[in-house]
Amino acid sequence: MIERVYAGELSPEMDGEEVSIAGWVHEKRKLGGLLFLLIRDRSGMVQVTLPKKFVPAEVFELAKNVSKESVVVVRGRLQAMDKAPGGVEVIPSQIEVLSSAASPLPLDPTGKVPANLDTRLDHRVLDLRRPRVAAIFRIRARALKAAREHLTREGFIEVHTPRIISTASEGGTELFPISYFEREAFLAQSPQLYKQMLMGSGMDRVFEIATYFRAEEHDTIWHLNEVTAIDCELAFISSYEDVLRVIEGLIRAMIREVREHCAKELELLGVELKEPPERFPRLSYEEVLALLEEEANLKLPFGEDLTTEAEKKLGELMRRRGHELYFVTRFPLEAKPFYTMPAPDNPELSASFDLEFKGREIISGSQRIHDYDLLVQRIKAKGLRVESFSSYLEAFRYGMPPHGGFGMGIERFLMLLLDLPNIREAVLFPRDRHRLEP
RNA sequence: GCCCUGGUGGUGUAGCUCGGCCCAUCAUCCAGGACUGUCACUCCUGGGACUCGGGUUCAAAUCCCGACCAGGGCGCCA
Repeated sequence: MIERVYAGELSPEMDGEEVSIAGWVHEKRKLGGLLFLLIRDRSGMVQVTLPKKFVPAEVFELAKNVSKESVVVVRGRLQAMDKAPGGVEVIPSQIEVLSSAASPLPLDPTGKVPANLDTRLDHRVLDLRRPRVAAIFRIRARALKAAREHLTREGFIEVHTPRIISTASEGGTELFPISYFEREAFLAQSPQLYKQMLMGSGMDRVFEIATYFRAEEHDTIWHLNEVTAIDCELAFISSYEDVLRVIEGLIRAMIREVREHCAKELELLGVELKEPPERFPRLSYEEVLALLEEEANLKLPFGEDLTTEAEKKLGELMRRRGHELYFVTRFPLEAKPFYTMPAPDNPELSASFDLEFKGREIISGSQRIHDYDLLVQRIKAKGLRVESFSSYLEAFRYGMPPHGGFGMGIERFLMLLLDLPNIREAVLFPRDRHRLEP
């Protein structure tokens, strides 16, 4: 490894020490006999100061001519200096250019000139050099680490199910066809059916951090064609209420971790995170319809899923009551996929739920049907072909415990958590209707 | 799938309503020069653009048509 310290590790107490720093030339300011370079690495920035009279002539020339965003290693003496940003500066004895950046840059990493999201995504590597952008992905990593640790502590086993599948897992959403040797196959739209099959295996509790592929031609700030989700499934539940408790614990663990370990990143993004309550409110679908009619003058027909307008209005009503996170439960059975358990007290309704965050759906889940005959009946009722589900159905013939679970969109969670204006901000290299590169 | 909006230097923009005063504005950027405490350094000189094709007109960045590209809303959903 090239020996170096991070900019963030330098402090005025190290005055006089010889140091090496490595990073990108963020900015360059020439004042005749005095030259400043700002060097950026993943920890932050440090100023390199070159007084013409006190540094070697060839070092001064090199620094004067190095292009912005070139990668350099700077060796020199660290000096405490009030006038320098961060209170320290490096007086170099040697500068090595490891990689010279071409010019002009397609994007300005200092952010002085704004760029459209589309331009930024076209040049995502340069975009990610902006500390504000990088902060999103540090938070993402931290939130996922917390999710893994929390679920593992709660007895969940992390699994990986196939991304290549032979047929539709749920019907509904469009699938991407791929060529699988002499056959046609598809990219998985969700791990749903495999998670359930594992409930028959005796694993009891599983989770997967899974990629979903959806071939829908949606074109919004809220949809992607490749998304990542935290998928959980747990067996021997008494009702979907057991699943809701897992979700509350998970969300709380993720937010707590980010609050505790990402203060700097949150500050860069200008976000203040509130500690979520231990229990999130539960509103049934029927209560939501009544509430919207009474308080938002919005009448929805029974039987359909909530419209985007209804969701947003509900979010506004709940915000005024002090709630950002809440469950909507007991959706009409017909609006839900075939594997959804009917409500025990009303065959029109289902044992299902969504978690809403600031007026948007980030989690969808339910208790699942574990009875073979009922499952077959529901597949037929949805107009699907029972034969396509034979390997899935087999898991229900030889002992399947009651179970339920959910899927949580990570990008959606991050978008709402950090108030990002577009879901693409929460993915390194997003895939949408038009974008396949980079 | 349906609907709406937009495309001007590398980047972000002004100009378009009401065609001519536009061999196109400003900032950043790039090149050269002056400057020893900058921190969006400052100042001087120079460089760089009307998405493409067709039409209307004496005259098109500006009006019309088409294509391509992009942004957004709805539906669907994570």
